Amino acid sequence: MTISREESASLLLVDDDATFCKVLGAALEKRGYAVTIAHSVEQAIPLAEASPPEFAIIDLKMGGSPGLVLVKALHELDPNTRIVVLTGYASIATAVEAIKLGATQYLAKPANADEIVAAFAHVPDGNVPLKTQPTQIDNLEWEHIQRVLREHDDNISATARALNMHRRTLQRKLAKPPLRN
Amino acid sequence: MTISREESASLLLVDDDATFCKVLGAALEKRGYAVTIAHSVEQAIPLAEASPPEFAIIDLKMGGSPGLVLVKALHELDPNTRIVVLTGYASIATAVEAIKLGATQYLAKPANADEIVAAFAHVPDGNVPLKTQPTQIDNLEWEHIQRVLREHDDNISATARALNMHRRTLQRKLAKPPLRN
DNA sequence: ATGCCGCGCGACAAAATGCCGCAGGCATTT
DNA sequence: AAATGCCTGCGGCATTTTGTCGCGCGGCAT
Repeated sequence: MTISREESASLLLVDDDATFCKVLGAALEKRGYAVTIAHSVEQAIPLAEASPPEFAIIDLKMGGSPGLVLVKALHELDPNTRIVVLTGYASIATAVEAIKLGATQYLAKPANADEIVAAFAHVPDGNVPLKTQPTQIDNLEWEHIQRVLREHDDNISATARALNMHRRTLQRKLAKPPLRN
Repeated sequence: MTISREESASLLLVDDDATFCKVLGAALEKRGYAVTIAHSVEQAIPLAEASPPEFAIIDLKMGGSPGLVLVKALHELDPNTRIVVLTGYASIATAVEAIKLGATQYLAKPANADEIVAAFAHVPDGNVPLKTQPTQIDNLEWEHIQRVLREHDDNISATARALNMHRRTLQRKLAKPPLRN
C-alpha cells in the first residue's frame, strides 16, 4: 500500500462525532490522504457530488438519514469509490446490506487507522477463519433484533410489535449493544 | 412467492449435520424445491458442476474445506444462483466475505424454512411487501440452546460454559416448557 | 387545529438471572 | 475401599433486567 507516494488520495470521512472525526482525520492525513469531513448524510451528499472521493469512511448511526443511503449514493456516483463502513452498533444485518450496496468493508468500532486503511485494500478470498465458539445468546438476540428492525425500516414500535415485546424493552436493548465476542 | 407452481426449482443443500439436512430438506421440498443434499464441500462441487442449482443453502462450518470456497465456486459456476449462507458460528467478518463472494443472504442458525425462502427473494434495496411473523426471541434462544446442548453431548455444565452463562440459569431455562408457537 | 403515531425517558413492581452452597451419582485414580 | 473430579438437581437470596404505565414532544395527514 503505497498510495501516499503519488498525489494524495481524496477521502471523505462521515461521522457525527466531531472528536472522533478530528482524531481519525488527522491520522489519515498523516498517511497521505486528503481528508474531507462531514457530520451527516445531508452534509456529505453535496460534497460527494461536487467531487466524488476515491475513498470514504461512513458511520452508520447518525442523526438524520441512516448511513446506508449514503453508501448507496456514493457507490452510484462512482463505483470505484472504496467505501468502508464503520459503526459502533455493528450487526450482520446491516453488514450484509452495506456490502450489497457497494461497501468494500464493514468494521466495528473501535478500529484504528491502520485497520481502516487495510480494509480499503481488502479483496475477498475464502480464507476467513471461523469462530470456534458458538454464538452467544445475547449476540444471537441482538442480530435477530437488528434483522427484524431492518425489515421494518428501523421502526422501533413496529419491530416491538412484531417481536411481541415491549417497546420500552426493545429501546433498552438497542441502547446498550456492545457485547462483541 | 409461487415458485412451486412451475417446475420445481433445483436447490442444493450443503451441511454436515445429517439430521438438520433431513429436516430442512423435507421442509423445502414441501415448499416446492427439488432438493439435493451434500455433506461437504468436496461432495457438493461435482454435484454443482454436473448441474448448477438455481438455489443453494450452505453451512460454513464443515469438515474439510470451509463453506466460503463453495460460495465462491457456485457463484463462478453460475452468477444467477441464489446462495444463502447459514451458520451456527455467525460473525460479521464471514458475513462480509460471503456477500462479497456472491452470497445472496447470510443467516444465523437457527433459522426456519420460511426465513430461508424469504431470504432467496430478498433484494438489496427492495421493498418488503411480505410481512412474515418473525420468530420470537424465546424460540430462537431455545433452539439455539438445544443445538449447542447436542454439540456438547447434552452436558449441561459444558454447554453453560460454552454459552458463557450460568449453569443454574441454563437449568432453569431448560426446566420450563419449550413454549413453541 | 385535532387526532394518530412514533420516539425517548422516568418510575416502580414483577420476573429473571447471577451467585452462593449442599447432597447425591458415577466414573477414574490412588 | 477410599479419594478425587465432574455433573446434576435444587433451595435461598441479592442484583439486574423486564413489563407496564404514563408523560411530553414532534411529525403528518385530515
